[in-house]
Amino acid sequence: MRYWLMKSEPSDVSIDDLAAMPEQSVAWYGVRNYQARNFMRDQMQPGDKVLFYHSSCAEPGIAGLAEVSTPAYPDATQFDPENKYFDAKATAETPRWFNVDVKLVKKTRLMPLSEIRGYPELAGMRILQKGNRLSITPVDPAEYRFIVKHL
DNA sequence: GCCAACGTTGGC
DNA sequence: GCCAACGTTGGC
Repeated sequence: MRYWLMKSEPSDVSIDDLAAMPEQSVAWYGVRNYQARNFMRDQMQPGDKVLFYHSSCAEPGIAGLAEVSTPAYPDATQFDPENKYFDAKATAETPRWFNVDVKLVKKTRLMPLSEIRGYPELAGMRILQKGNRLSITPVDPAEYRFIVKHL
C-alpha cells in the first residue's frame, strides 16, 4: 500500500464536490504530465491512501482524506475533441493518458500549506520543495501518519 | 497579475 | 541530441 498527495483546484473539483459525487468518487481526469501519469498507471493500487490537496486557490492545503478506488484506465477526456484535455495524438488503441478513480474517505479541517511548512517532520515532502509542480506526489508513510494525527 | 521554475516542442 | 522559445503551474 502506498501513500499519495493529489492536487485538485477547488474551482474544478473541491473536497465538497467530491463529497457530493455519486459514490463520493471521481475520475482523476486531466493529468497531462508523464511522471504523474506513470504514478497512476504503474504504481497506484486500489486502497492506496490519498491526501486531497487544494491548489491554485486562496487557501492552498490539505482538505481531506481519500483512497484510490480503481486501477488506472484510459482517461476519457483525451478522446473528446470538445474537451479541453483532448489529445489529438491519443487513440483508443494507443491511449496516452490514464487515470484512477478517487473516493472520499473523509473531509477534514483544512491544513494550510503554511502550517505544513512549519512542521520539521514534513520538511521532506515534495510539495514543499522549490519549484515542485507535480500534481501527484508520493508521500512517506511516516509523513502521512503525522499529517493524519494532526488533522 | 506577477514571476520563478519546470516541462515540452521543434528547428537545426 | 542540443537548446531556445514557449506554455503551464501554482504560490503569493
